[in-house]
Formats: sequence, structure tokens, C-alpha cells
Amino acid sequence: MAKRLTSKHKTRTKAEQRAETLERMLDAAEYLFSKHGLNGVTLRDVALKVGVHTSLMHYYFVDKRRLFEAVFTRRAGTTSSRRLDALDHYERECGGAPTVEGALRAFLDTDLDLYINGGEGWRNFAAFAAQVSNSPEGAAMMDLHFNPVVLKLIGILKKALPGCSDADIFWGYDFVSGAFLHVLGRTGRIDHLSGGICQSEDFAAVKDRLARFMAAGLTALCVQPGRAAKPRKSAAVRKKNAR
Amino acid sequence: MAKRLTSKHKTRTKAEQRAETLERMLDAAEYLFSKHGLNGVTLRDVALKVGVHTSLMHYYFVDKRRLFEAVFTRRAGTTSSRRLDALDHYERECGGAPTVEGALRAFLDTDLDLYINGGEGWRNFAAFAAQVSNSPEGAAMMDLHFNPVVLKLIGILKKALPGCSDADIFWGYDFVSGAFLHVLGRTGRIDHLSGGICQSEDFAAVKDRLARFMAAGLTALCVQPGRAAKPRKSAAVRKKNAR
DNA sequence: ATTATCTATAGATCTATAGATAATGC
DNA sequence: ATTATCTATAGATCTATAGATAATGC
Repeated sequence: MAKRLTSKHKTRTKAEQRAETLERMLDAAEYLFSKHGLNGVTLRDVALKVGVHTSLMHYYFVDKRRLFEAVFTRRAGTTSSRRLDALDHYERECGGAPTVEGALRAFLDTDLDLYINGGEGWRNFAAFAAQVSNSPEGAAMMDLHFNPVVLKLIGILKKALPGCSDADIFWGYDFVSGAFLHVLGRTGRIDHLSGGICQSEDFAAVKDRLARFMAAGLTALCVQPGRAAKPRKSAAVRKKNAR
Repeated sequence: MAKRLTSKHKTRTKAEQRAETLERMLDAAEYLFSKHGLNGVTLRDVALKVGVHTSLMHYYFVDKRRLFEAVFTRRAGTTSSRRLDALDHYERECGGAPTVEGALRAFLDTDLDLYINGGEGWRNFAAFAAQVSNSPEGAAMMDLHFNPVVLKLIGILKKALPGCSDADIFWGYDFVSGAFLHVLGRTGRIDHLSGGICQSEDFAAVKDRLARFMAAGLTALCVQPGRAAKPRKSAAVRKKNAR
């Protein structure tokens, strides 16, 4: 009548049991945070989804902030180092003459591949990052984990666009990151808007378009250093339009 | 000793008093929602900021969801109709030959003018919309109020890019809206990242760049209808990069 | 002996409502 | 007479902790 004979589960060591429970908690928190944001989820919600008591959440994570940090940290290193590697590889491969699109493909498509092929957990992580990126806590996590890889990308972009001002490059990157995070959120807005022509789940469609779009945008920002050719409304028209 | 002689406030009618209190509540809620999201703010937080009792929030708005809707509705009509007017005006002005950048300027710059010149309340509304756009409630509000103006923009973009597929146009718009909303959020991430070269508060800098960037991106999406000329990695390389 | 999990509970906070009070409106 | 505002409070929910129970580890 020993438990190990009647139980369906194969015997687990404590370390295995701990690791499995931790992972189920992180998965559940990742999913719920991605749907409802940091403040839209309670520890009770997560515990309920996992099927354990709330106090076990405290046992493993102490408090909610540290659960949030653990969800972020679990996967952030992987995506960061994959992209750093891809950028390194591209730098060597391009023979000192990087292109904007090449750099962006190393940065964006490498990540998209992970979300396309990495399973639901990775897609939830992406949506989680997108959802919390606007909150102060989320922004701090993004800075902490991703600034190195972003700065590396920006270094390569500067080489690819030698005449371009730093301000144009940084603003251009800001637009790129906004669009990218929005896509990762998979909110379904494009599905409604397009009447089903596009699906926000379709990362392959994004991969086909995002880097090309953004490369053209960045390049266009930098082709007119003096801004002389830019169409510009008169001050009077601007004032009139303002209200 | 009549109150109206000792009081600093000039006498207000009940209608005025009601309107003023409502506006202070909406302002406070708008600000707090923009910083902490829908679920990061309690009715108590809003009441505290206004200096009234929580129960007065219920008196005016019944519950939190309707406060949220009221904050959204107060300004959504203005920005929507301003942009519809600008797109109408551009359609007439362009003589049947719209450009991508012209359409985007009518759509984006008209809104940016409002946030540049409309005062802090309008900038808070913009950040509020950006912050909640990822939540289910916020996405529903966006759909409800902004789909008409977005579909009008898309109609003009189709005229400006006659050979372009619907899917490319919708995905392109999705990138535009992601970048735009990200900028409206003014999270300060670009300030840190650029070491102070760019400030997320600087909407004039955004206006100088956003429409130009996005026009080039959209155009680049559509110049290769068959996708034959697009640089494409082999399936083997894609598989290798995926992990 | 150690650790994974659960029970019980305190204290804080939040939403919502009923009813009192103090203004303005005729 | 009506309405803007406040007081008091019920009930729900949430966080966090102390301590009990039931496994695994030597």
C-alpha cells in the first residue's frame, strides 16, 4: 500500500517537485499578466490557476513584485543573448558594411523566430513584456535586461547610416520598439479592423514585413540631414489646426 | 455673515458646481489611469487626489468601469472628428492623387498638434489611451471610438498605394499605430536609452519624424507586390536561427 | 531532518450602499 | 424642494504570516 505504487505520478525528488511547481506558477503568472497586466492579477488568481494555495505563492516568491521579476527574468536572458549573438554574427558576416535591414533582421527576426517556434510559453512571455512595458515596473525591467542588446543594435545602425544624427537614430529605434511591442501583444485589434484579413497571431506575416518596413522608415529619417526638403506647414496653419 | 461674503469662491450654481467637480474627477482619473493603468488605480486614489470622499465618485459615476468610459468618452470625439476633418480636407486638397505621407500627416500630425498645444489634460489623455490600449477594456474603447477614422485613413492609403495588398496596408497601419501609441505613452525609456539626447516629452521632435518614417515604411511594404526581390533566408538557415 | 504544501487568520484595502447634512433653487 | 457632499458601515477581496501536516532525504 505504499504511495508510490498507487500514485499515477512517478516518484519525484523534492528538487524535481520544487522545479515543476515553480514552473507551473511562472507559466500561470506569465499568462495572466500578459492578459490583464501587473495590477489586473492577484496572487490568488495565479494560485487558483495552478491549483495550489495562495500561501504557497508566498513560500516560493515572498511577494507579488518578486513573482513579477521572476517571470521576467526566467526568459529575458535567453532572448537577449540570442539577439546579441545574432548581431555579433551579422557584424562579422557583413564585412564592415552593415545594412539597416540586415541589422534589424538580426534584432527583430531572431526574436520572432523564438516566438514562432518556441511554443505558447514564449508567445505569452512576449505578450507579457508588451503588456507591462508601459508600466513603471515593466519599463525598469526592460531597461535592465534589454538595454545592452538595444545599444548594440544602435551601434550597428550608426555604422549603416553614417550621416545620420543620434537623435534620428534613437527616435527611429523608439518607433521600431513601439511597433514591435504592439505586435507582440497580439491584442486582436488588427483582426477586427481588417475584417479577418490579418490575424494578430500570425507572426510569420509580421516577420515578412516588420524589418523591411522599419528599415525603410529609418533610412528615410536620415536621408535629409538638413531637413531642407521636408514639407512644412506655415506657423499660421499649424496654429489654426491646433484647435 | 452670509456665506457668499466670507467665502473666497464666487457663488456657483449647482450646475456649475457639478460640472467643476466632474471635471476635476475626470482630470484626476485620466492622470492616474495614464500612469498606473486601469487596474493600478482605485476609486479611493482618485477621490483622494480630488479631495472628496470616495462615495462621491459613486454618486457621479456609479462604478469604476463607467468612470473609465467617461474619461475615454470626454475627449475621444474631439480627436476623432478633428482627424476625420483633416482627412476630408486632405482628400479635397490633393485632387484625387493622395500621397502616403500626406494622408499620414493628416492623421498623425493633426493629433500631435492637439497634444502639443492642447495643454496637460490632452497629453494625459494620450498617455491614458496608450496605457490602456493593450487591455481588453481599452482595446474595446479604441475600436468603438476610432475605427471610423482609422478606416477612412486606410481608404486613402489604398488610393495612394494602388498596387498594394489589403494585408500589407493593414499590417502597415498596425505598425504605425503601435509606434504612435508607444510615443504617446511618454514612458521616458528613450530618455534613458539615449542618455538625454531625446526626450519622450518632445512631441515636436516626434512630429518632425513620425509621418515621414511611417510613409517610407508603408511604401516599402508595397513596392514588391510579388515579394520576388525580397531578400529571403533559406529554410535551413531559418530553422538554425530558431534555436 | 528537511522541505513542500495546506489551514487558519490578522490586518489592510476596496467597492458599494444607506442615510445624514449642508448647500442651492424657487 | 432638490441636489451636492459627507459619515458610517457591510461585505468582499487581497496580502502576508504563523503554524500544522505530509511528503521526501539520509
